[in-house]
Amino acid sequence: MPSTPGTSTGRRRHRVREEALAEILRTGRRLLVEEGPAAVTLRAIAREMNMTAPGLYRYYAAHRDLIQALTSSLYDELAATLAAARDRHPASEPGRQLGAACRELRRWALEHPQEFGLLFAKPLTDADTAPGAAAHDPSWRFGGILLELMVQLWRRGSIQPPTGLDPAWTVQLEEVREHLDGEPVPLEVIYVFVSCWARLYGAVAVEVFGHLDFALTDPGPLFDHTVRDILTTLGEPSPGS
Amino acid sequence: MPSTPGTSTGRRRHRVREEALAEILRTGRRLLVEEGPAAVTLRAIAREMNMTAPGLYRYYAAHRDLIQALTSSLYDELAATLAAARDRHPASEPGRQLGAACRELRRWALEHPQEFGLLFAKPLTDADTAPGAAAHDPSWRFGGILLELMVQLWRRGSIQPPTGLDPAWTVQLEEVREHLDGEPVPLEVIYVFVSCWARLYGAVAVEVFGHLDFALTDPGPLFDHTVRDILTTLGEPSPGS
DNA sequence: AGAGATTGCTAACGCCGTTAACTTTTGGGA
DNA sequence: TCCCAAAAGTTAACGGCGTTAGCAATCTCT
Repeated sequence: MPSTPGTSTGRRRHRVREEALAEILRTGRRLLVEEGPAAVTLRAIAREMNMTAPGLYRYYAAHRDLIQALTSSLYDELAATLAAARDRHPASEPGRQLGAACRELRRWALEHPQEFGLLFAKPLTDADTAPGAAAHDPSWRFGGILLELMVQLWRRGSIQPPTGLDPAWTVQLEEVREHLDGEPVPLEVIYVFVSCWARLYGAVAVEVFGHLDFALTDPGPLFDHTVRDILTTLGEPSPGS
Repeated sequence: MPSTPGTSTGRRRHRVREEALAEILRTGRRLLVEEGPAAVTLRAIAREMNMTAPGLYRYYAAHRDLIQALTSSLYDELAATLAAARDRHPASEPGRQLGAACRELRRWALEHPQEFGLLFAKPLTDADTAPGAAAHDPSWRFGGILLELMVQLWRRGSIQPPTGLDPAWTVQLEEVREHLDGEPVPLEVIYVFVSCWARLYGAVAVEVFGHLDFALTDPGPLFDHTVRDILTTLGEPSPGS
């Protein structure tokens, strides 16, 4: 067991350790960006840090854990980026805030395609993301920002909820609702949120993963149209910048 | 150089070789399905076939080529599956045909998530898919089916093309148009096609890649709604089965 | 100063893709 | 029918990978 951090020297050790952890992730990310996901290897990271691969096991129990920590930190960065974009608009205009966050998501994804791929192109990573998915899930820190904005939009907005909601959904939707603060959101509205998230994810992923390359060099206007559509669905009358 | 196929023996040799090629892909796919993409390895395939890894180099020049051949064959299977779904409806009702093809795409993706991931979760594979992308691109055999159906829909339908098309797009859109037979399709209509394809891809990918797990156990109705939306955009008044 | 935890190392194992050099099989022409 | 060249598959080996075991150094606290 490590000594409890608290004394001055103990604290310093702890900080050094955290700096090493940070340098590992920094190096791994650099390899990801410069040479692709296959290059993010224990031996390569150690080499770049003038270490040997087994030494890294003092910080991560396995290669998989290192990658997981990397994705988690990327989710944090993405969440912070989206929050910053959101805060460039007044809280009194959640529509503009959400629009800005959506566009920032696309901008970040295009600027960091490898990172986006690591986060969002995972068919069946493991069963680590159970259907319920705890609020501690790294992706939740990111997704929560969009969800909260949609809630704001609902509070002041004019979302017209769909009718005839499939009863099989209510159980899962209620679980999502529990993660939200404040007054309970109608399940129908949560359904609208999910549908909008699906559309936003698709609009970004189809572009970043190159599935529009065959047709378009600049899908920007197409994305803008999609965002306007989403905002309209959420009751925002006119598009925000 | 191999002997020119034509003699009886020559033809038989050729068929044996093609059977070996097929068995390699069959084995690779089985490994992909059963143990994930990382398990599709030359040595594992050879092991399963009672061979040694270097022997596979008689059939594929490198591991990358084998994977590429696998993805190409999967594109073919997907295209055939979509064509079959399309042909379950009369050609006089392209709306129903397209709806069936869309739903079949989702069905195939959910039934073969590993294969779908191999085909559609590739951020920056290589620059092999140039913006222009030849009609020989394996993905074109698949995408062409949806595109042709959209053209059919336009011929009889009531697509209202958008106005104010970004002039920067026309060059790329014209390239797509050249791949289509028959009378030239207006660029604005092609824009609608691309936008619908983006939405369809997103609706399938967001589900297969597990980015709706946090909320929904059965996103089927959500997907149906999206398909109806797409068909409406393409001028289909009422949803087909 | 000494005990114990922390941090890094070397050596080694089995897996991977890939190459080189070899044997074996096989098909077709003299 | 025999022979030979091409095809198909083998073993051996290289470097890189994740991972483990065991060992040395260093650092912290008493």
